Amino acid sequence: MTLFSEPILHVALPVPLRRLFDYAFPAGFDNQVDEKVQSFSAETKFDQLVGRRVVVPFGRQTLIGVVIKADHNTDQDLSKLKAALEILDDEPTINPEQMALLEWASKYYQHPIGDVYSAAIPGALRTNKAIIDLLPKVLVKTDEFPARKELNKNAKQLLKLHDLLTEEPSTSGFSLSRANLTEREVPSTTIKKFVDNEWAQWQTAHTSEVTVTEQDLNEGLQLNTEQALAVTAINSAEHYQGFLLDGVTGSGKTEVYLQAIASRLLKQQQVLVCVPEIGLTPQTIARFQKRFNVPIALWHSAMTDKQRFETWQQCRSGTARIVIATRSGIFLPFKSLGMIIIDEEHDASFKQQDGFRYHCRSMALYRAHRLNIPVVLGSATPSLETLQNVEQNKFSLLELRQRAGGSQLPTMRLLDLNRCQSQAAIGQPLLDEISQQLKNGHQVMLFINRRGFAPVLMCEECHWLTECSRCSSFTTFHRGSGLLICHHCGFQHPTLKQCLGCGSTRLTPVGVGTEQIDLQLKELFPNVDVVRLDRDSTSKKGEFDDKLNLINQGKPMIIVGTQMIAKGHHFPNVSLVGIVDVDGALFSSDFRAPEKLAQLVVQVAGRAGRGSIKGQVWLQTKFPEHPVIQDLVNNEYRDFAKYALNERKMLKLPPYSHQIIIRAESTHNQLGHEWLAGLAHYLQDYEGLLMLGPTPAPMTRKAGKFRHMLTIQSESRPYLHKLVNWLLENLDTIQKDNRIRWTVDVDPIDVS
DNA sequence: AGCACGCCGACT
DNA sequence: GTCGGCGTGCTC
Repeated sequence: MTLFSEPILHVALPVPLRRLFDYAFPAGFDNQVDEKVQSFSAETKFDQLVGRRVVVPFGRQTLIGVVIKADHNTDQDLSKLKAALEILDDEPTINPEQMALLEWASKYYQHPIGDVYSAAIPGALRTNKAIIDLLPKVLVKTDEFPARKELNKNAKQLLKLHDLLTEEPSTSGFSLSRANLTEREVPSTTIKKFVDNEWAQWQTAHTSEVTVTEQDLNEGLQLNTEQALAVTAINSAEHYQGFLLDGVTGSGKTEVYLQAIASRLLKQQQVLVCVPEIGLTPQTIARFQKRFNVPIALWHSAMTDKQRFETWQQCRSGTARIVIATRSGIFLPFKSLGMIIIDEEHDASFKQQDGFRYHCRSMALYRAHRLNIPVVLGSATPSLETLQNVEQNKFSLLELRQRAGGSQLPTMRLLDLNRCQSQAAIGQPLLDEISQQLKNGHQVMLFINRRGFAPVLMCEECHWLTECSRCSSFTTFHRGSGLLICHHCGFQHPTLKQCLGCGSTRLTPVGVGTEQIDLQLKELFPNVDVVRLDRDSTSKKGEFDDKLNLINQGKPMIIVGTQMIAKGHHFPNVSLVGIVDVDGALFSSDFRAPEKLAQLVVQVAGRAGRGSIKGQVWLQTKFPEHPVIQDLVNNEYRDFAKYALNERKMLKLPPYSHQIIIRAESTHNQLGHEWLAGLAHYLQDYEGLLMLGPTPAPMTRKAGKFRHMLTIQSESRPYLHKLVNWLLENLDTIQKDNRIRWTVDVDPIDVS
């Protein structure tokens, strides 16, 4: 037995462990493998194994992993080495370009390699099913296919299938999949007869690359000068280049995307369009389909494993020319990717907030750089990170300042809550304006960033507050359901009649939430509909759509909601938008809160009064002089951004510094804190590193576990990464403690 | 992450 | 007497 016939497989497994696992070659592999591999020399044969899925024994379970490397070496005791059970597929599941992306991501995000690989494997392939068995089958003629006249001329169904098979595939362009045959009402007995007689057989449908011609592209809209300049700039990028397409609402960003896409399609390249979770609406898809007569595939979480497998396959074979995807689409295997677009690039949903905490935008930049293709980030309210990249000339700025169709910006109004009476947390002048707008037959939209009736119930005698028995947070009072709900861990119990501190029955709601405002507005405006849109009121199936339909009828009404209504919906009859509480964002512990507020304000301003109505946006505040408020009311987003960037620069906050959070979870109260303090101690003497914490996480106790976090900050990213990388690689020698579960968050966005 | 082993409280 | 709680350890 020669050595080369038994390589050692280094396998990435879907477990949160920061290493590969080595396996011996599966017995009888040569019988399973395709001829192509057999004909290669030893070294090439090893390479052919890379990227393939393998079934391996792991402890007491059987897992599907991916071969990262095949060679003769292992650090493992040969006696402990187990053999892989099977090598799936006669081709790699992960291609070399993806492997480079995943390896980079694993290092950059300090996340276990197997978990990272998992993100790139569609659900359908996380089982031990072979790719070939999952591919759709089509019915095709065999050599035994009879002439038509040989069939009984009364056998209608047989003749019908005969005709279909005769047409196929040259003339009709459709394939005779089982679904298509069912649709054409071909009985299964008829199909069986053809198969049994060997007149026809089921064959795997190998999707092939699609060629795009001018005829496949429908004519675009007339571009204005700015749009034309943007399209020209993007189209002339033959290498890696980052673009920020900074376009105010209604400036025609999408048209720029479409024309840039058209140009890539004609170069026979594929285009990936990443959109926020909320952005993948039927209207968006329809706009692409109307314009391009090419296969467009979708990728998002609401799809079934089967649908996602299909997109994955079409992407890989080159059938799909455009893929519209949410964040995890960045892992798809493309045959000839020519451009990546990140629409609404500032949107927080591009960052995964649990497990493998990657940012789709960062991954897109790396991938585009490596593929040497352009990447376009589009937004009306770019993230400060992206604006800094523009400032440092890493991205080219493409501005769209003109609004199409003459729609005008709404009037911004500041309401000083110090100087007026208020009801239902709404100042009297705003209440008056609401009445006026309703009288004029328009709709009013109010934003409150808090769900529930009130954030908390307070005892009027001893000032005790209702708190969650599992977390360190307060429970939100929901009057409709009579429940106290912890919005952090989801724990809920019936509302209290008595204070648990002193027994008093005088429990009062403190603060406002959507539910409370909803109720109070119903009392204040008994003659109009008040519709509430948030996660609580729209959890039932169809309820959300029903409410949208009601709003879209355009009758005068008040719409109360969280950010949920700011994105992706267009309500033509809304003339007045009120942001009930902007102060929370000004004094938040999250330094990104003002940025998020500014983005929200611009977003809702784009919603108020489109069409013929001149809209108004009201901001309620107790701090009217605050520079952020002043910029939002009097100036534009870019003025706010300039102010905010300058402030971040002075405070050495991101993007002028870089952060990595290490979170520790344990069942013992102080253990996580001590453990993190130990890490901080190791790093504290390094110059240019700043240790923030360890602090209890905003939710110290979540579902029975204690959580703490340590933020490590540095102005030099390479330095920060180098040190944290070293720290994590040597954790076992520094301070091993199996009672601690820890995770890393590189470039954190949400500090919760 | 799973999964099992192991040692302490309330049950047929 | 055991069922099962979750604390701890291990996975090539």
